[in-house]
Amino acid sequence: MNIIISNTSEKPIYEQITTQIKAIIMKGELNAGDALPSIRFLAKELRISVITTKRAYEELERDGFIETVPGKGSFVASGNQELLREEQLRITEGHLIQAIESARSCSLSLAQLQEMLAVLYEE
Amino acid sequence: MNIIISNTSEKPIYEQITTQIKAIIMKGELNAGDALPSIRFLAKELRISVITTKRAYEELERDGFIETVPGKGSFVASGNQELLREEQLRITEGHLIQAIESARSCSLSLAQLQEMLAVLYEE
DNA sequence: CAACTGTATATATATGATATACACACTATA
DNA sequence: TATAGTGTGTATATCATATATATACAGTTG
Repeated sequence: MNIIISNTSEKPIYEQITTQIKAIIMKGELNAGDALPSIRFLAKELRISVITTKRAYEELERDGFIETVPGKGSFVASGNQELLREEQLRITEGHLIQAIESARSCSLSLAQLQEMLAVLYEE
Repeated sequence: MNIIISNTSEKPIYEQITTQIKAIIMKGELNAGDALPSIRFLAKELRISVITTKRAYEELERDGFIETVPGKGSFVASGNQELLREEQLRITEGHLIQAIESARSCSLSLAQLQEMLAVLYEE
């Protein structure tokens, strides 16, 4: 688990954690049944409060991506890679839509947008 | 001035206002020296507090897009269309970068991203 | 003065993050 | 086998910040 917290990010810490854990599960680095780091361990490592890591895990559990047992720990739930991928596709679409709306404000054509996308993708 | 407030939006009201006013200036619907609606008028029209419209105008003034005179009103500053366009380009870039990061998480190729972009652009 | 303009103060609500004290589960060892 | 120790997650009370507000104040103009 190599989670990185950015304090300059506009996104809340707990959301940065859930996003990165979802990505790790999606990549197959963690499989169904695998243990996640304990909320205390993760909190110490990231130098944040236990309550913040707990909140991240709560959201992951609420959405069915992990299961957590008091006194034991938290574990990856089964059969969610497809769900995660679909969610990620929707998120990607959302960003593209925002880019398109923003592009329309300054009269960028589809071709110009495509060009920007290609350039940025290489970096 | 045809400003629309969405209560379901995650963006704060004052930001929705600044964004839309910037778009209006960029499109040339308002030119340097033109008067903006008074914060009171706009507040009544949008059924929100004067303080919220004031905050929006404060930000626009801080960034040099409008000038406001107590007792008189607020007016479009001069020579900002280029600045606004550059800002908008940066914002568009930001959204594209987010889309790319999100796409990488679920292993989408550049071609697949381009395809999504094209489809979404037509809608 | 009247009717318009923007301004300042004090306040309510929601969200993100925290410290600290609590309760449950395993396990080593007396 | 009992139990202390160290691991796990949980609950309460609290703080800081951001968004939005009502209401009272002050300047400008005809």
